[in-house]
Amino acid sequence: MARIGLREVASRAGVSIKTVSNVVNGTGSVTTATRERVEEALAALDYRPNLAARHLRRGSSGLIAVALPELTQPYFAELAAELVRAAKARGRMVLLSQTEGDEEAERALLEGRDLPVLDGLVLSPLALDAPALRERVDRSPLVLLGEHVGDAVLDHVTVDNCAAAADATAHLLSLGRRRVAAIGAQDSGPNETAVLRLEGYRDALRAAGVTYDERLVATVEQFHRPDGAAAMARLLELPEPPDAVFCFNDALALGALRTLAVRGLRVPRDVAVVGVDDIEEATYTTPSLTTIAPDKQALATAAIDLLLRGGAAAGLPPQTVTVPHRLAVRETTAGPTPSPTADLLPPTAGSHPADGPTPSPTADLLPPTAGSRPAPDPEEQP
Amino acid sequence: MARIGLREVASRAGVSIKTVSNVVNGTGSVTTATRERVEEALAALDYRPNLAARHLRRGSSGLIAVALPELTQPYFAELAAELVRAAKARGRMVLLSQTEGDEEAERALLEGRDLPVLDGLVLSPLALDAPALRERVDRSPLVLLGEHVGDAVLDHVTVDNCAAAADATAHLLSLGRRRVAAIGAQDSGPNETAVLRLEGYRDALRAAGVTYDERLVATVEQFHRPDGAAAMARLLELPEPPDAVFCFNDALALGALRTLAVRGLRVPRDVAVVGVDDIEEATYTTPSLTTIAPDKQALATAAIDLLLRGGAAAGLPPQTVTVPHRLAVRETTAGPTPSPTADLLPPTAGSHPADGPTPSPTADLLPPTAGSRPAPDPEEQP
DNA sequence: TTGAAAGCGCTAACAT
DNA sequence: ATGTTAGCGCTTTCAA
Repeated sequence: MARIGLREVASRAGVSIKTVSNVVNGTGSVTTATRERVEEALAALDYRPNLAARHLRRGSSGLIAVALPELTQPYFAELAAELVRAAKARGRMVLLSQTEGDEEAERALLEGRDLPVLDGLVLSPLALDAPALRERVDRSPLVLLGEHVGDAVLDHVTVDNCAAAADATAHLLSLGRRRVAAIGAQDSGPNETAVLRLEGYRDALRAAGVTYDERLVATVEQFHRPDGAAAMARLLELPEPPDAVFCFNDALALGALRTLAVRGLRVPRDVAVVGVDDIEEATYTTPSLTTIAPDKQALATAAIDLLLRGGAAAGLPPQTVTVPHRLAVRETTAGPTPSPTADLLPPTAGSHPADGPTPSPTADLLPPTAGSRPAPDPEEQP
Repeated sequence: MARIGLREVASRAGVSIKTVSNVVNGTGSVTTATRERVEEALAALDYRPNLAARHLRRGSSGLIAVALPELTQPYFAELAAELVRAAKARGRMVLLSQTEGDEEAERALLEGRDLPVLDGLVLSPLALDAPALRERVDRSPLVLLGEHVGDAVLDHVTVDNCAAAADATAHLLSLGRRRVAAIGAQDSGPNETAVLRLEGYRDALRAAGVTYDERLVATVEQFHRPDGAAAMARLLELPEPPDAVFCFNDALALGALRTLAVRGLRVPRDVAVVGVDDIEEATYTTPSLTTIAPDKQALATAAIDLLLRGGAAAGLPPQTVTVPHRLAVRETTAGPTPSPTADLLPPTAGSHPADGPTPSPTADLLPPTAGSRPAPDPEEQP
C-alpha cells in the first residue's frame, strides 16, 4: 500500500493537485461542489500530508525545541509539562532535550546543530553564560528561561528571584526567627539565580535589621536533595545553629527536612523551612513545605508566546517577561507538626484554596484534594 | 545573509554538489585532498544541512515520538529522562507529547495525525485498550510501554507487574503483618496494570495462607497522591484497620504516608508501607519508602532498541521485553522511625549501596549521597 | 476558480 | 573519484 499523496487524491477527485492543496490548507477559493468532492477523496484515501515536504517548502516546521537541564528535577518536569501544553495550544509540537548541564550540549542546541528545522528554541541555560548566549548564530527565535542579569539583549522570561528570596526570608523573620540560614549559594558557575536569591536573602535581613552572618550561608554544588541534606547537617554543627532556613529551591529544602527529621529536630518548632519552586511534592511532605510558588503556567505561556512572536529574528526588541510568584505558606513555617489531634486532614473534601499573589498565612495547609484540579487520568504502566 | 546550501559550499570548494554531500555524509569516496578543501568550505560557510530536505528525501527523520500520560508524575518524568537519553545515544531526538489520558490524543498519535515524519512512536497508553491499539493504521514502528495481557500482537516492554506486586506483598507478610491492605485497584478503564498488581497481591496472600479480605482493597480513581491519601483514610476507618499497605505506585504510597503521619500513626511500627516505581522522592521522604524498583534505564533502552529494530513495519514478529525489578527496602518497612539517636545520616559520606536484584533488608536505608551517581549539574532557573 | 510548472535542499541513480 | 540528473511531496508563482 503506497503512500497517499496529493497526486492520488487529486486524480481520484478529478481535480488538480493545487485544488487539493487549497482544500487541505484552506487557502485560495474553492467551489463548495469541488471542495466536497475533494474532501470525500481525502477521507476515502485517508490522506495525511507529508510534513517533511511541507516544511521543506514552507521553511517552518511547527516544532519548538525545549531544552532543560534535567527532567528528573520535578521543577523542570512540571515546567516541561506546561510548555508542552502551551505549545500544543498554539499548534506546535515540542522537541525535548536534556542538556544535563553539559556546555557542549547547550552550545549545539544554540547553533541548531543536528536539529530539524525549528520554529524556535526555549532554553534553560546552565553551563552557558551571557556572553556565550549572545554569540548565538542561528536565527530561529530563542527564549531563555530564568533571570539573566544585565542581559537585555535576549528574550527571556523569569520570576523576580531577588524579590522571591526576600519574600521567603521576610516570612521567616516575621515568625520571630533571628538566626535565618540560607542554603543554595554557589561558589562558581554562571548561576545568576543563586546570586539573585542570595541577594534577596540579604536584602530581607537588612530590611529587618538583622545582621548578616556569613556562617549561616551554606554553599552547594547542585540544587539537589543530597546537597540540601548535607548543607543542613553542616549548619546544625554550628555553635549557634539556625532556627530557620531559606533554601534556594524545594529540592534543597526537602533534603534539609530529611536531615532535620533524622536528627530529631521538630519543624517548624525548632527550625522553620522555606523553599522555592512549589513542586507538587512540597504539598505532600510531612510537614508540608512552605515555598515560593512561581506561576509556572504563566511562565510557559509567556515563553511560547514570546517565541512565536518571532523575537530578534523578526526584528523585535528583546523582551523580558517577569511572571508573578506568591508565598505558599504550609506546615514548615506555620502549621502544627503532625499530631494525633490533627484532623486538618484527611484530604478528602473541600477544595484547594486559590490564594492570590499576596501571602495568606492560613492558606495551603492542606494538600489539594483529588478533585481540585482538572487533572487527567494518568495511571501507571511501568 | 542567505541560507547556506550544498550549492554554495560546492561552488566555493570548486567541486560538485554530490561531492559535498558525500563528505557531509561520509558516503562514496573522496580524495583526501578534495575532502579537505570541502571541509574547509563547509567550516568557512558554517554549513548546516536542512534536515527537512534530508528527511523528505530519505523518508526518515531521526525523530522518535514519546507519548506519556503526564510529565508531572515523577515516574513518567524519570522514564522520559531515560528515553531521551537512550534516544540520544542512538542519534535520535525525542518529540514529546503528553496524552493526559485523553483517548482522542492517543488515537491522533497512533494515526500519526499532525506529526512530522517519525522513525517511531513509544506510547504509554492509558485510555486506549488492546483492540484499539491493534487497529493502528500508521506503519511507523510502535512500542508500547506497560503490560498488556493477551496482546502478543504489538511490541511492548514492561516489568512483570504480577510478580512485582507479589514480591511487595510477600515482603510485608514476611514482616509478620497479617492485615495487609492494597491501594490502587480500579473499577473501570482498561488499566491492565492495576489488574495485574491486584493479582500479584492476591497471589502472595494465597502463598502465605492469608485469607483475602475484600475490605482491605481500596479502589482509586487515579494513581495520584490525593487518591492514596483518601484511600488510606478510608482503610483506617475499618473496624480492624490494616497493619500494612501495598500501594500500586509510589505516588499512592506517598499520599498514604501523609495521611498516616497526620493521624499520628507510626510507620512502620503501626503500619508498614510499600510502593512501586522507586521514584527519586521515595528515598527522601521521612520515613523513606520501601518500593519495587523497576529498571527504568533498561526499560528505556529496550523500548528505543525495539523501535529502531523496525518492528512489524520491518516484518518482524512482535516482541515482549520484560525488564527486571528489585525490592528496595527502606524505612517504611524496616528502618527505625527517625529518632534523635539516629546518626544513620547525615547523608554526607559513603556511597549508595548497589543492591542486586535480590531483596537485601539492610540496604537502601540511606539516601544516595551527592556523589553516588554520575549526575550532571542541574541547578535552578525559574 | 482552477491548472501547470517551478523549485524548496537534499540524496540516489546513473554517468563519466 | 567526481559530476549530472531526477525526483522526494509539497506550496507557490503565474496563466488560463
